[in-house]
Amino acid sequence: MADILGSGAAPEAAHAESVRLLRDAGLRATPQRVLVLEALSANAGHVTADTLMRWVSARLPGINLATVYRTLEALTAAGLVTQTDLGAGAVHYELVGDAQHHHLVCQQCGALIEVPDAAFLPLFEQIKREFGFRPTSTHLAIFGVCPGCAQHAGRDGQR
Amino acid sequence: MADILGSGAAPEAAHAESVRLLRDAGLRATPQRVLVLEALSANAGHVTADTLMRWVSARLPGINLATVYRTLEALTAAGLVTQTDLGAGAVHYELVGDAQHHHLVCQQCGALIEVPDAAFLPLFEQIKREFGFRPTSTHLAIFGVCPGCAQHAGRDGQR
DNA sequence: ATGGGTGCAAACGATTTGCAACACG
DNA sequence: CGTGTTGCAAATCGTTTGCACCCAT
Repeated sequence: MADILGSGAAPEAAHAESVRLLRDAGLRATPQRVLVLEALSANAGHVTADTLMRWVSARLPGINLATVYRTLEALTAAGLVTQTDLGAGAVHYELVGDAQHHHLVCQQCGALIEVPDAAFLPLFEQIKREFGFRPTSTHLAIFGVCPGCAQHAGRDGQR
Repeated sequence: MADILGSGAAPEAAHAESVRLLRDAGLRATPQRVLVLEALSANAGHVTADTLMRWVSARLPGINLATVYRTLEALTAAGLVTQTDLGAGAVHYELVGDAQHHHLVCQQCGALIEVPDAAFLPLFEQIKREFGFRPTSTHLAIFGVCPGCAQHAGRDGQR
């Protein structure tokens, strides 16, 4: 599984790595795409198109939002990126290659907790057995109340 | 759990029941709201605002989409309705009171399979234990490939 | 009668698309 | 060079909101 974009590696390395990833995926390694890829590896976890746009825009001022979306689409098609709709208006994008995990979303404070995929395997197995349905969800979101908010129950803790 | 809106009952009964539900929730029983409620009970399962709009609009031509949305919001706040974002652009609404269940969404043909909540309990328990996180998700969507599409794998079966 | 509810129209935010200019390979 | 990409601007789509009028209570 090795960290695809060398999460810890130096920026230049990430750059070269990005170029290779794009080429391997049969995509042209344009500066825009490389940057989006780097942005994804920099903001590991989950990012909205808007956040990516800002990150990338900071180092390539001319870039257009539409390009970011088109790149994310291409990367998703190439299997390099996954999209997750956490139900909060904006889709979250994430690099594939990081350990599979799902999310617990706190409805009070918006906190995100990651749950390793392993916890879901039994359920997925059962679903496969009982319904013949093969889950491909790389990201699942479960809404609820996080430990923190559970304590100060009535507290206002909005996002 | 008794069928709140008497799923099998006659329309008039559903009507009276709807009025009572609204009043009990401290809401005015306007014809619009009653109809939205009836629409929800008629199209048991999950409906988009647009679908509801059409159903209601057929019997109360003047009604406005904004009203449907506002009603759904009020009903949700009152705990009578749940909203689920299946990640397909439009949110799905459903009456609370029907048996809890989650959804398997086929990415190929868009088919929806319902999974009883029971299947998720072990997972939810584990999450509560390990993360102290209390899931409140009434609806979870798991994407994947349904049995049908799994067979004619390459088939075009788009939505 | 009176305040919550409605219709209408315009605003919104995320995402998509048509098209001409452009640059990677 | 030629095709895949980009930037720009306008279009979409689901949903929300401001406001004046109206009806359920």
